[in-house]
Amino acid sequence: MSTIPNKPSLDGLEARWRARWEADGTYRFDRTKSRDEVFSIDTPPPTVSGTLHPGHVCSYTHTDFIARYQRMRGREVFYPMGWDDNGLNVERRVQLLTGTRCDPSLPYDPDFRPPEKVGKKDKPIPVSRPNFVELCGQVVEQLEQSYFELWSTIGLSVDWTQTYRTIGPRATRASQRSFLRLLRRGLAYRAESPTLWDVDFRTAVAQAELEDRELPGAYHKLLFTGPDGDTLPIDTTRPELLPACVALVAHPDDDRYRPLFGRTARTPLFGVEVPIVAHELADPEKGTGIAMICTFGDTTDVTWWRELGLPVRAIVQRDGRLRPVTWGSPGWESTDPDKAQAYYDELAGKTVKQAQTRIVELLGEAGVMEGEPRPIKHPVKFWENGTRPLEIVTSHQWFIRYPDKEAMLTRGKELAWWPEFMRVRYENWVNGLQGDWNITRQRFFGVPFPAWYPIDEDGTVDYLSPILADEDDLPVDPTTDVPAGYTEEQRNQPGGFAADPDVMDTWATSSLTPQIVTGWVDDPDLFARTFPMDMRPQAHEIIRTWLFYTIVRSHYEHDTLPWHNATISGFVFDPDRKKLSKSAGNAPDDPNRLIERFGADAIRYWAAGGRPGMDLALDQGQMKIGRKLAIKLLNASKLALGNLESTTSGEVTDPLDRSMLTALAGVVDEATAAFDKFDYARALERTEAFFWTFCDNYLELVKNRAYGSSGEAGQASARAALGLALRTQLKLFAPFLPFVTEEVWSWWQEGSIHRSSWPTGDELRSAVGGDADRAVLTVAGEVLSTVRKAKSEAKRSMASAVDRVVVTDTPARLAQLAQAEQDVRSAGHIAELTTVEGTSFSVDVTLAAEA
RNA sequence: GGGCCGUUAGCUCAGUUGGCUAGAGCACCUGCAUGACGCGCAGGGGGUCGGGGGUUCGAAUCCCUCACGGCCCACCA
Repeated sequence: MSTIPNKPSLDGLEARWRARWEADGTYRFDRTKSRDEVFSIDTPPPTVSGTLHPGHVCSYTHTDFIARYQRMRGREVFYPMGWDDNGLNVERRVQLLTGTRCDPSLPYDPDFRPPEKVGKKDKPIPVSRPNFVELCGQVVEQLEQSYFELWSTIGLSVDWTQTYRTIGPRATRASQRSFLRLLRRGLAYRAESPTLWDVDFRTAVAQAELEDRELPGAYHKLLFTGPDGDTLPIDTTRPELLPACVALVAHPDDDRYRPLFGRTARTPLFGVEVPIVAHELADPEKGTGIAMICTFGDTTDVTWWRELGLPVRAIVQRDGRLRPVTWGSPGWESTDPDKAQAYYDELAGKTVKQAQTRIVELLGEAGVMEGEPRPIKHPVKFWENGTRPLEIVTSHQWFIRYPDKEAMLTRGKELAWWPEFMRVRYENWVNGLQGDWNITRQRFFGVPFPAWYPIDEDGTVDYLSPILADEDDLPVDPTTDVPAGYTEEQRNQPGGFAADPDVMDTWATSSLTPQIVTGWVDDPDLFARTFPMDMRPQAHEIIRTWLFYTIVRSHYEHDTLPWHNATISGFVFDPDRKKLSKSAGNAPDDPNRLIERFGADAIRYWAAGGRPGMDLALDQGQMKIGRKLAIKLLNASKLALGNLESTTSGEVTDPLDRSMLTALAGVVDEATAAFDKFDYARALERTEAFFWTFCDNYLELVKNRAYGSSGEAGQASARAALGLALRTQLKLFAPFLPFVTEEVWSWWQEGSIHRSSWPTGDELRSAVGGDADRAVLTVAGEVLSTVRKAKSEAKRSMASAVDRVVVTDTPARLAQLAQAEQDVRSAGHIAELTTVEGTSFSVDVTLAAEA
């Protein structure tokens, strides 16, 4: 307990209380509690590659509202925090910050230090993979620290002893273990297959990370030679892929082409005989109604290739350039191999873009292109972080099979979604799934696959016969660890072994966050107390990735949902209704600056206005209101506790006091019901509305009686009611305004308010001996209000005297008024209050003559 | 092209299963030194509830339709 300051202030509350909570272990998880006493949260690990902006603050705060509520409800909250340091974004950030670039062919240099300053135009310094991974670790640690500072200042009640990295040893162990188990069950496999490929980052990309961008392109009308020697025009936007053409396709019902199905056509320039086939994905309306299938121009090509059993004639390599080809060799048959070779030599080694320019010239010169290219705009697939269109290359990749759609849809129905309509996004995604989940990334900084490949005596690596690590040896790094039965000397030698060079896709690891945080296999005791988890908070745009994949993994590993509830947050928009940019940096909306200016509680108040799943405008006006609310709490508390000496013991007997507490009991019930449905916004709204009328009406009405103006009995009742009301309201506000409520709590109560029990309506009702008449306070407030209006219109002070007030109303309401008459007269400075029975409410006010 | 969400005062938003005269805060205007707070208090003006149809005694609320904004998904010829 501490004394009440003369002039209470919000300044410094964040620093003081976050240090105190840390020292006292206020939010430390007590792992002796059983599963039914625990509320466990699968916190989204923020990616440390960027900057935190108000959108992050908003959604993480939403989770904290729930965590604090559940803690006060008596649940032991398991609330960890992870750092997502996995993935290409971190790699890119590290490249920029350190001015380096990973070159896996280089040896480790233990003395390497990155340059002090990195200019934008400096050439990146090539470093070895171990060096680069080291740098990633250092950069990530700095970023984690700045994230921790912000989360702590904004008041997240995270247990900071429960942190993890998505690329740390625990996460690596869990990811590799799950991978090995899936492999053993045939649910994961290795295959060579067409893969979406980013040529700049030289890595495979999963379906979930694609985005369409509208790009200018052009139709080129290529003249094929039909089966009977006639001309067969084909429209294409990718003429450079002509050498990779393996078939022509038209719709089965298209009468124009039906006679040609089963026969062959000859490609221009290269003279390749390709079959003419039918498939219903061919659109008679597009181009000439017959399309060329290339390996591979787009995902439709992949579908056609797979479903029609076509051969592969791949020409685009991983660097985005056309590879050398020997025409006339198997698979590259031509009616005129020398001519084909001559043309192709003009293209080999060029990028697809350069090759396109050149082949258009060649086609024109040969007279096998009709007219000029016709410009169009069309959507092109990009990796969401990439800068050039994706290509499709064939390569060796690890895949996880998707469970069947029905099973996934059933899981989606078992899960409680907040808000409910977000389930539809999940269902849309499940229904649109294609192929399997490629979990391979050709990068350096990530979770490696626990696998090696045998090298035969000729030095050929057998990429389809992996040597797998033993589960007990995890985590392993195949580039430094050696498989059983081999020695380090045999690495990359004929008859030896080669390490799997790739790392897992980010989602392959982060889809295991529930297993990682709850100690799956590694800590069975913790696991039993926390899994399946209670709540997964996350953003809606990663339903198709994080949420979906996490369900897949848990479905496979545990045959259960990973959590019972998914709470989906909306976006934060800037005042112009545009989505916040990710690179907020030192912008005016930098969260740290907002906290300095308004206080953490005020920022949290603003965030609470974003209802579950709804978008929220970044609005400093709301932050200002939050700040006012926090200040009001300080001042009202100072009045109730300091001046009026309220207490939580003693009997509440006065009808006005009982009326107020009964109304508050209703608010408690509503707030509790709202919180149980994860609707923190409604809980705050009800609490706040009550609090302001409590200040404006009840406090004014009761003030003089509490000072002792009408005797000891009335004073005792007032003090007890004030104490109960204050304690209850502080608790209702505590999840939202943890700093100011804790401050006030410390003036008169022991312990932390955040470990106190959530109030119930029943405890208030029993304190006033059952339900009292709420209308006593309402009627008294209305009469007081009309008196104020009269004073205001007469431009008098609220303290000015009133000679007489005549209230006309129904007998019932007059009876209610009578129970608070003393308080109404005292608050309004009314000399004489008389009543007249009538049918409707009216008040006649006679102000005293001006002095 | 399909789906989801939204559209209520100048701004940000409430408005539970249809029901008294549609609410709050901010902003604006007019006042007020009152034994907590001037970062306060009291009062005031301001809305054809996106448009159009329908159901109903009664619709911001239910149904249909259109428009606009945002998001998600979709086979790039």
